[in-house]
Amino acid sequence: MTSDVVEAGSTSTVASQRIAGRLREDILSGVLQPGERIRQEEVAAQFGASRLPVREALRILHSQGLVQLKASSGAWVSRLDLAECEAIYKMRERLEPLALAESIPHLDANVLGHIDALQSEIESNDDQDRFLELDRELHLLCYTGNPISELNRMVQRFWDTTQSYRRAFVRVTGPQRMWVVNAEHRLLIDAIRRRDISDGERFLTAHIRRTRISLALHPEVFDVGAGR
Amino acid sequence: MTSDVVEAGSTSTVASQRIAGRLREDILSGVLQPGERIRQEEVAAQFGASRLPVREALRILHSQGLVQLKASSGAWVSRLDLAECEAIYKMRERLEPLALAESIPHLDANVLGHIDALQSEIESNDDQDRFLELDRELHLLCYTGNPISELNRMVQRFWDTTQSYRRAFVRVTGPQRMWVVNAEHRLLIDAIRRRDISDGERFLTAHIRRTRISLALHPEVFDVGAGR
DNA sequence: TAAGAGAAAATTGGATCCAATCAACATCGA
DNA sequence: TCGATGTTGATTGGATCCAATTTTCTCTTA
Repeated sequence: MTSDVVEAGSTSTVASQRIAGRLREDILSGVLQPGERIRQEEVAAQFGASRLPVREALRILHSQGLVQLKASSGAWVSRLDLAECEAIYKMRERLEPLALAESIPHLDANVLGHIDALQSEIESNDDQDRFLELDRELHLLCYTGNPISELNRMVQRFWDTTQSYRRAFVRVTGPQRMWVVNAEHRLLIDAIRRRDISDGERFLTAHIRRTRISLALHPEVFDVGAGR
Repeated sequence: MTSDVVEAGSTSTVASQRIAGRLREDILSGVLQPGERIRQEEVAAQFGASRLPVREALRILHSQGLVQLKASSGAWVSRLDLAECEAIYKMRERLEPLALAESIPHLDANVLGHIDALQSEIESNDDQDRFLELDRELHLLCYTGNPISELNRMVQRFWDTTQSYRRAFVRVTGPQRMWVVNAEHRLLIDAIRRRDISDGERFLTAHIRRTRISLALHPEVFDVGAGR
């Protein structure tokens, strides 16, 4: 399964990868909610396949942290409590600056332009779901120059597993204090343009850390959607 | 698969986990070498099971980074080149200090004593394979207080995937400059005893970083064992 | 009414068989 | 002699069936 990273997964010729890709989209888009049970047979019927590729798809998703498996029992969309989510943010605070540092020397003018465009759209945007997409795209775009593919996978995994909760968070907070996000983004982008790795790391760490602290002010985001 | 972390794997009642656990041991101990191909049928015969649990075991190992899968083609014990190994060390430099910081407040006298004992044994030891075991145990023991299980899994994964190359490295270098390792360990342990998180992080980062740089002086460690 | 034990239904784990794909080898041609 | 191409063998991916476990529902009892 080298390729389940290369090609998004949804178009793969291998059934298990295709199924994993589609389930992943459903989880990230919120169609499947955290805590929701995933029954092999249901998914198999939905895709017109047997349960076998579904089982492998569930393992793929488990390895991406999107699904929890319990032996001889079943699969559930991964849930996080506040402590687990804060832990992920703490890991992001350590790893994403490295991804940025490794990326900055390889970013070309094209990407830099794209990053600017995204930030401009964030500033003029007022749809919450759209913000979620744009913010994710902006951050991940900053790391596209990073040649350490393993690191990129880990970062993407962090974003994937927290996606539902970021969505819930922006719905709770609304557009308040967006100026802080924009200021942090602008400082980060400027550091990247100047190829200033130290400043880049600093602003990025601060941005993630502040978000983690804001998140902890809204524990209701983690109130149940379905039984564990 | 919650349990493949809880119980080591080798004693699990679920065949796929049991097989994965045994294969993992074989990889870590060097019975299976990096680059070596793993044929489903061979493993199935070896364990008296069908190929199905072997397939799932391979997926488990893949998610732990110990095995590379190629669609409709096969499985190989993961190989690293120097650049990939250096990348893992760079990630360790960022993440393990966090694991240490989260661990230090929860370490009790028992663990501290065990850590000291391990370091003493390292200093009086002169067997290379034994050093490998002791060093690994010492470092991982420093993180046992860390409540972020996801982080512990990532750290263990780093150690697992680089194990073969650490073995090759100590065989190449021999016991030279062991005093540096011992000094770093002693400073790290002292910081932990003082519950000094800043110093602990600092010495740990330096230790990993210096090892990474030493490693890069011996690229021959990564010369082939089997075709990719 | 709530809690616990037991039985039935639902769901997962594993074995066997078949199809599709890949890799290596041999053959052919330049 | 080297490279390209076709064919055959080996190996993986998927479907179906069966066994084992878990979950859930019901019935009993405090």
